Amino acid sequence: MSKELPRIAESEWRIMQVLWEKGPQTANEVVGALAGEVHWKPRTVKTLIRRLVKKGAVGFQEEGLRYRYSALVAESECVRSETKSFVRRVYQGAMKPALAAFLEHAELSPQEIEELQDILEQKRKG
Amino acid sequence: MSKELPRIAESEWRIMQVLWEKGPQTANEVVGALAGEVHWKPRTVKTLIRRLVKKGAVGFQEEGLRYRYSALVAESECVRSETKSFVRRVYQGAMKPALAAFLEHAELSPQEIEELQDILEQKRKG
DNA sequence: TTGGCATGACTACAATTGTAATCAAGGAGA
DNA sequence: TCTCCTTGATTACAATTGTAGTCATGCCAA
Repeated sequence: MSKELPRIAESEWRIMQVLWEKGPQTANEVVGALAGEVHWKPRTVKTLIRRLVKKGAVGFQEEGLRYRYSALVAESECVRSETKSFVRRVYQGAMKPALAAFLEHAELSPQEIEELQDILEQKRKG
Repeated sequence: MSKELPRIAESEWRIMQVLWEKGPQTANEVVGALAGEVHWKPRTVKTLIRRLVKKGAVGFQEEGLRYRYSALVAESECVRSETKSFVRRVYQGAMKPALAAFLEHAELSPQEIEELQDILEQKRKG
């Protein structure tokens, strides 16, 4: 099942994140979940949802008169793909310099730093 | 000097990278530098350069009839800003999970892993 | 039963992006 | 000198994106 990931635009990510996090939602629930985080009018949210449906990133079931929308693409897939394209664009595909730059500028707690060190240690042994 | 970074589109990044890497270039030199890497017609490259000039990301000096273009914004600034916006969009600003995901999926040589470990170690001692 | 509200469908509209083609003017070669 | 080539300037044009408004229709409340 080599599903083509649809291209998800910046504002559409907000919608997807709600659906990934909370599971199937009505349009209104999505509007509610985003209230306070963004300024968008409910109309705008509906439009974004509709576009995602058209792109195949989101599906829906009828539920009475309303629809209940749910993500059709996996979060992990989208994140991976977006990350890859970002690294290609900004770092010309060179993962290590990208990571080095990230690590240097990131604000991390000592705890977090240790977790990352563990990951690297695993990788080195792996 | 809090210069507003102009938003650099995906294909425009290729142009900027040439200018950052090679310094001031004529349009034709940019075309040459990109030949083989991308499919673009010279016209397309010129258009992209012009847009970058309009955005204020690129400047030029007249040189006879031709122009010699150069980057007006620093690579490090652009990379940082783009990275931040990426992390915000895809990881909702959470740097550590972003990094963890990156590290886990990255293909890194043992050498590179060690370099990253050093960076983290420096940071931890910070 | 009837009017209004909620929701999905359709429409809007400018800015940005990808990908060029055409136009105009100066320099180089015939 | 006249023509062609090169290069910047202007124009093109559809797709995507951000940000909504209008239309049609079915349920709920009065």
